[in-house]
Amino acid sequence: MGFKEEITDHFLNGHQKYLRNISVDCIIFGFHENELKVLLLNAKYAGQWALPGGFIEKEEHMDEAAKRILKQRTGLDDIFLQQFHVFSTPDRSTKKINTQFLKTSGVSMEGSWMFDRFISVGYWALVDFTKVKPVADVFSDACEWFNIHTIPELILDHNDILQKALENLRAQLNYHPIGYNLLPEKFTMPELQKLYETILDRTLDRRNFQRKIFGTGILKKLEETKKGVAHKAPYYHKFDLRKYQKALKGGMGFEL
Amino acid sequence: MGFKEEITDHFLNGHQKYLRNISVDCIIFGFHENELKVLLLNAKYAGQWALPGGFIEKEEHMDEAAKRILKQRTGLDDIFLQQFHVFSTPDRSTKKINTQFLKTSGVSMEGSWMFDRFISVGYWALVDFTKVKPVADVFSDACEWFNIHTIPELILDHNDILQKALENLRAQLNYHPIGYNLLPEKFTMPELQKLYETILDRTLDRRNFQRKIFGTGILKKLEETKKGVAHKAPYYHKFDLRKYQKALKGGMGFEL
DNA sequence: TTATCATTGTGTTATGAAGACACAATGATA
DNA sequence: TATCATTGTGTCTTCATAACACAATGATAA
Repeated sequence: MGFKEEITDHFLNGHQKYLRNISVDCIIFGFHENELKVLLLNAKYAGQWALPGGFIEKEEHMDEAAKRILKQRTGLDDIFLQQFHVFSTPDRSTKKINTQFLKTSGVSMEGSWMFDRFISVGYWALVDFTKVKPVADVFSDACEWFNIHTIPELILDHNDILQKALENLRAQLNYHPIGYNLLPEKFTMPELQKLYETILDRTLDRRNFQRKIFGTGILKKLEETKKGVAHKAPYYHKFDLRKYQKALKGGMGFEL
Repeated sequence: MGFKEEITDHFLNGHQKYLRNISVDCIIFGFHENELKVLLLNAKYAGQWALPGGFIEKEEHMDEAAKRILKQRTGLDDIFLQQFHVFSTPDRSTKKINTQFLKTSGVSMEGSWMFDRFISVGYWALVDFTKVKPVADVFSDACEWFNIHTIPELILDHNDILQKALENLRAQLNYHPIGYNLLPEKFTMPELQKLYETILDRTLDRRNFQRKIFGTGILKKLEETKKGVAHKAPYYHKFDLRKYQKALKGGMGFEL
């Protein structure tokens, strides 16, 4: 099936495969070079960036739909994800930009389920940046990481969704294994601290941070030090997942 | 329009008025006689109790839909409500019980949008028990308060939804004006403490509780004492909403 | 009229967590 | 070999929380 046929089929018959009026949007967080990043798609139809998203199959759990979408964009299974909010303003419709997209694709069409209003469920996901291979979808030209502080204007209400996702991530910081999912297996203490500082958007005292983290017992210090760095080489650490999970049960107490 | 016609119209044409595949369920919390209570409907179609719920109109914000549903059940405007989770297991369909309901109502029908799978968005609401006049809907015989500790078996996954609502209410306790919305304008300190104890499901020290609450400055002590009680009469208090809102910004710090 | 008693109202102390802060150790680079 | 940015660690102070006891109140019972 060629591109044009694929598009046409999706617009004409997609509603037989997917639930109507409801979609999923994903905020995929990664951490790289001491910066919090988000994976965005460049939407052909709008010439604008957008959050990766998709629809829920008729017999599919919504969480599974989110997982499927994430797998398609990142190549990863077993992604940590969290439903966080539903976005439902009545004007959430891509009719205008979809019509434009179809026109430029040389497809003409009267009505389509894709022109309807969509209520969207937001999920945020935490991934190991180094393991992701970004893949664009059929509606997009590009799939790239953006620093959380330099996000361009996105389609529809996607900037709002992203903002809300970030707020929710902050609020959930003490109750989910954020570090475990965002960092590679081995990492240094300064890296972990920088992760917390970036998400909380404030600085933390190095000594108090270390004392608190070690106090929870969630870290194992390795003998190995980081190589190829100027100045004193920091030790690598890894998570003791068992103790991490346990500590999270009661909340870990990093205040906003 | 008679009952039978109303039902038939809803099943045949409701999808022209409402979004498909998506519904709203509400957990309406009230506090009375030192007990946390929830408003439930007795579903004619199942002979079982259920959460009040409804659908979203084509051009309606989902929050508005929830407000409309709440107004219909309680008679109240300006209800404090909070979206908390989306429930999306693929087997969320009332086809079976709806078919049974139609049969006993003497209506026969082949297909209907109401037989489809529904993804449901959960909202919890806080109301002043004394102001609510429970009203059943067209599918129900009764609308009554239940003590949170003696909830019967509900239809579908409504027990799970209720459980999750309660968990979320607990987690949000320090960030929303729970007391302000659940208690009448004037209330005593022991009543407020009991509210917190009920929601948190644990006892609190009377002296520490009072010190902490007064420390936030959210209460104004009135000169009036409660009448007609045995033993020492407690003073009434009311909230200083301005300071309450302010205090909530940073969280109020009642730990679970 | 007086005593009883459950309940409200309040103050002190002890404990532990969090915040502020300084200096020695390391190891690549100059 | 000296420099220097960065890592690694300990102490003191401050504040919030938890534990705890006794006096005041006022309806009820004797």
